[in-house]
Amino acid sequence: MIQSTSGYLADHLISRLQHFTRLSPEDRAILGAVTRERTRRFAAREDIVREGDRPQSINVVLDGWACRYKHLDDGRRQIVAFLLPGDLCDLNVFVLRQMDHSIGALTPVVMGQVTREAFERMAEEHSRILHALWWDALVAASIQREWTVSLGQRNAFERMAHLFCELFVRLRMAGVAGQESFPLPITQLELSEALGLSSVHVNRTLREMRSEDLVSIQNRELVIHDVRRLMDAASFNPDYLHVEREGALLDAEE
Amino acid sequence: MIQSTSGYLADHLISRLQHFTRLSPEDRAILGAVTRERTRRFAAREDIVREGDRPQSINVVLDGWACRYKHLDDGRRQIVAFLLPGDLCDLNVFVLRQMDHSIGALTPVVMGQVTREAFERMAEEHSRILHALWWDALVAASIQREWTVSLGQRNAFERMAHLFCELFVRLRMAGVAGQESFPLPITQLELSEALGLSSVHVNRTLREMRSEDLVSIQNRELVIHDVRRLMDAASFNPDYLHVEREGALLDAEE
DNA sequence: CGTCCCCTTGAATGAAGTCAATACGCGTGG
DNA sequence: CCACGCGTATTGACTTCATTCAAGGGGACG
Repeated sequence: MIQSTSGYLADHLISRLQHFTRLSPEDRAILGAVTRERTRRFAAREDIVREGDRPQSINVVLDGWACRYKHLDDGRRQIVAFLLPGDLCDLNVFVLRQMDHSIGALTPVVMGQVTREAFERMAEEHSRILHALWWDALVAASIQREWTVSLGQRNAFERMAHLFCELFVRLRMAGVAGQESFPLPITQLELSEALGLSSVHVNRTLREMRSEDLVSIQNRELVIHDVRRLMDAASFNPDYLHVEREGALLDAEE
Repeated sequence: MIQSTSGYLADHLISRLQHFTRLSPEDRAILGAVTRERTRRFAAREDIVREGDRPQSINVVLDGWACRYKHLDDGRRQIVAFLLPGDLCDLNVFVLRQMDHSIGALTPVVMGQVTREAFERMAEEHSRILHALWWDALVAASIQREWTVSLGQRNAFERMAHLFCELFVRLRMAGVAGQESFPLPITQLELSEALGLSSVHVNRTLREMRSEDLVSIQNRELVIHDVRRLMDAASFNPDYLHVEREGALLDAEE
């Protein structure tokens, strides 16, 4: 892990939050500054926070993909959440004594680190930002519930289709997806650990989706051949992502 | 649903929170008063909040069991969380425009209703309470992650054993469980909807656990024949429930 | 050029689901 | 008080979805 203060990264967090509320130029400047004041870089597969750690600051994914995961005794691993560019890890971790799960980098990752003090100052002075961050936290909880539904009720095909839809919407909000494709910089094994499937079955399901001309993977990008049919296959209802500003989903990328 | 102001119920919420922090007698009095100021009763199977509703207040389960659930188009249902006596539903729902899931009563339920204003006043004047409520919310999120792990990685047997361990600890915290048993006032179908299994398979798994002399169900109570072996079978690690005060789990019931 | 991942596919196995029939309780009303 | 009916629990037989095992192929990188 390398300390750093450099970098001009597109602000995915701001892009995401604006799908919920309009932020003033000042809000945006402050949020950008606070999240970049202290940044850290991680290599792919490196752990960013480990189960049992005592968290000391709030992390923001400035670039790259990370995940929350838990290991079982015998080595099985479940990825319980993807942390995408602009995602925020736990506003209130300070309350708990120790982490109940780990956070690991899936790709090279740039993390912004916000101290408790900086966060509290910003929260106090800029209620619109705080409100938007609350929205973000509640959406994260909602996503966690939807994953529970997926794992509990959907079969491999529906589950994978649903995840792709979710990633598509979330990455578009972050300003990181194309009109009908998005970067998918993870292995099939990692995908399988998120979907609760074996990697072999992920591979087969992917083949099936390709043969139905729904999606395909081309140099670490997921290409969606027919968004409508993909969403139908997953019975995807984006309400749980709470994109609440009128027309926010259609906004031009910023 | 019947309006009511009556009732002298054991305060499960306070009992739960004290496993995290000590509350002063004044804290306890206030919390008790605020959550009982307005109560509502629901029949078993009645919906308390419905997907799409705009939430207007914070609910506290004063008595009975409820659940969060989501329906799929074709009628499949996933219970994503159990709401047990003393459980609290979403401190910050006001931020979101609409509910992304429903809350339904599993048994007859008494709900306390806390208005936004009452909550904010209490939060402002009693920071220890607020802190404890944050702990509660973060534990709820942690439980949701653990369910994701269960559904993704554990087989039927482990998953059920794990759920029983979780319920046992949570109900003990609420002061509602015995030394080696707890009330389980739900049907096998409802259990199956939480575990992501068919009700037939739940029945078989239950039989298997009975034949191994781990647990049995006797008039709506789950009797644990050997707590240690049950926890082993589930590889149960209670850390994710963040019972953080020293010895809190061993406290006499209040 | 070899090694290490990762992806891909087939064949055999296994866990959980579906279908269907029966049994059990419990409350209601005759 | 008993009979009926309905929801729930139980069990067997069969099916299906997903896993495991195993082997081969491809690309990146030292």
